Amino acid sequence: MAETSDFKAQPPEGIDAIGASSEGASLYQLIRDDIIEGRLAANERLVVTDLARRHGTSTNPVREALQLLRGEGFVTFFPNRGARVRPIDQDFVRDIYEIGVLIEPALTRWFVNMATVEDIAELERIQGLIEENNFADTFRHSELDTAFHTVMYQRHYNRHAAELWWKHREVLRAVSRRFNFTLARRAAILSEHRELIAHVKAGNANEAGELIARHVEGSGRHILEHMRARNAARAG
Amino acid sequence: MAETSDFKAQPPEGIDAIGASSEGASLYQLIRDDIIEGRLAANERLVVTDLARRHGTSTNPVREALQLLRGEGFVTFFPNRGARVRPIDQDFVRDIYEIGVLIEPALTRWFVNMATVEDIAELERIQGLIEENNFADTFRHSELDTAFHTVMYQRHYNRHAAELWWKHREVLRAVSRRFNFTLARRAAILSEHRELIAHVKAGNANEAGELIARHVEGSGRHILEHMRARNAARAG
DNA sequence: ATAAGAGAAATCGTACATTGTTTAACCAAA
DNA sequence: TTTGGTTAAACAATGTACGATTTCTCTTAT
Repeated sequence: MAETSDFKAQPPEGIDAIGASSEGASLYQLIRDDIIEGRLAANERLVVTDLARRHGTSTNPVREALQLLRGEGFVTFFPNRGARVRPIDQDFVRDIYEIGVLIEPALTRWFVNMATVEDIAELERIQGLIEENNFADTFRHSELDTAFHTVMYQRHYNRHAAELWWKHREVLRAVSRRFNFTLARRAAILSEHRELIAHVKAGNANEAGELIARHVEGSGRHILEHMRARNAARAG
Repeated sequence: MAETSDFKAQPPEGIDAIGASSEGASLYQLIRDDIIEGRLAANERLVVTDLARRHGTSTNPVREALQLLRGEGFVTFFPNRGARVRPIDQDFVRDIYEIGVLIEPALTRWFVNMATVEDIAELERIQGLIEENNFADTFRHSELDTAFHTVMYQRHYNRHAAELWWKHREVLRAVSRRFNFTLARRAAILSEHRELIAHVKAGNANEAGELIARHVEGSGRHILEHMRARNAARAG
C-alpha cells in the first residue's frame, strides 16, 4: 500500500483553487515551474509570442496563464510593456518563510487539539519512511516531508491559511530542490519531527506550535544560507 | 494640506503588484468590486460574453481579468465550464481576519522598533482626524483607519506580508462598508488607537503587537457579527 | 417518469487588427 | 569623428472577430 506514489506531493484537498487540472501539464504550471526552478531568469521579459511558440499554442492561452501568474505574484506587469519574471531571490524566500513562521504554529496548535489516532499513526508512518530514506533520495525526502506537514494542515478549517501554506511550500520546495541538506539540518529535521509527534501525542498544543516555529525558521534559514553560498560562489 | 484626498486609501508604495493602473478603472477592478460588494452573488456564473457586453469590451480582456481574479482567489474555475464567484461569506472573512491576527502583530512590532518622530506625528495627525470625524462619515472613517495602519506597515521589509495585509484589508473594508459601527466598537477603536500610539512612543513592541492582535480580532468579530445579523434577518 | 437526442449556448483556441513602445538608422551640429 | 536629436521601421502588447469543441437545456419518445 505504501507505494511511492502515495507521496507525490499534492495540495490539501479542496485547496487546488487553481483548477490547473485541465490538461496534462497546463501552461500555467509549465511557466510557473520555469520561474520557480530558475529556468526563466529573474526580471526576464515574458514575450507572449515566444512563449506561445515554445509551448506550441497560440497567444491567448499564454496571456491568460500570465494573468493567473500575476495574480499569484510570480509575474509583474507593466502596462503596454508586458510581463516580467518576478525574481525568486533571497528576499522573496525570506518573506514567505517568515509568513510561514507566523501562520504554521497556529495551524499546528489546531491540529494538536484535533488529532485522531489515525492522524498520529499516519504521521508516524511517514516519519518512519523519512528515516528509512534518511535523505538518500533528496527528492523523495522532500515529498515525504511535505506529506508529513500536509497531514497536519489538511483539514484545518481556515482554507485560506492552508492554501497560503501550500503555495509557499511549493515555492520553497522548488527552490530547495537544488540544494543538499547539511548534516546539522538533517539531524534537526529528524529530531524536530520526532519531538513534534511526541507533543501531538501528549496534546501539548503550545509546545508543538513553538516547535514548528523553530522548525520553519530553521528550514528557511537553511535555504537562505544555501542561496547566499551559491550567490557568493557566482560572484567570486 | 490635510485634504480629504490625502486619505484616499491606496496601497503601500511598491505594493501594487497588480498594475491595474492602466486605465481609469480596469476591468479587473470593476469585476472584483462587484464581487466584494456583493453585486455579483456568491457562486454566480461569470459568463464572459455577458461581462464583455456589460463593460463594453470584447471577451479577451474579460477572460484575462478573470484569470487574474482566479490567481487572487476571488473566482474559481472549472475546466470547460467557466468561472464562478467565490463566495465572500463568513468563512471567507473569518479566514482572512484570522490571518491578519497572526501577521499584523509581527508587522507592528517591527514598526515600533523603527518608528521615527515623523511616523508618530503622522499617526497622531490621522488619529486626530479620526476623532474629529468621530464616525460621522463612516466611509471617511474607513479611509482614515486604513491610512493609520498603512503608516505602520508601509515600509516593512517583508513586502509579501505587507501586500497580503493590504489585499485582506481591501476585502474587509468593502465588506464592512455596508455596516455601521456599534457604540462599543467605536469606543474600542478609539481607545486602542490611542493606546497603540502610546506604546509606539514608549517603544513597547511586544505590548503594541498584543494590542494589535486584539484590535484585529475585535474588528473581525465585529464584521462577522454584522454578517450574522444580516443573514439572520434575511432568513427570518 | 426516465432516457436519449437535437439544438442552443458558452468555453477555448486561432487568426487578425490596432495601438503603443523600442530600436536603429540617419542627419545635423560641435 | 563624435554627440545629440529626430524619424521611421520593427516589434510586441492589447483588443476584436471567428471557428471548433464541449457542456447545458429543453423536448420528445419509449
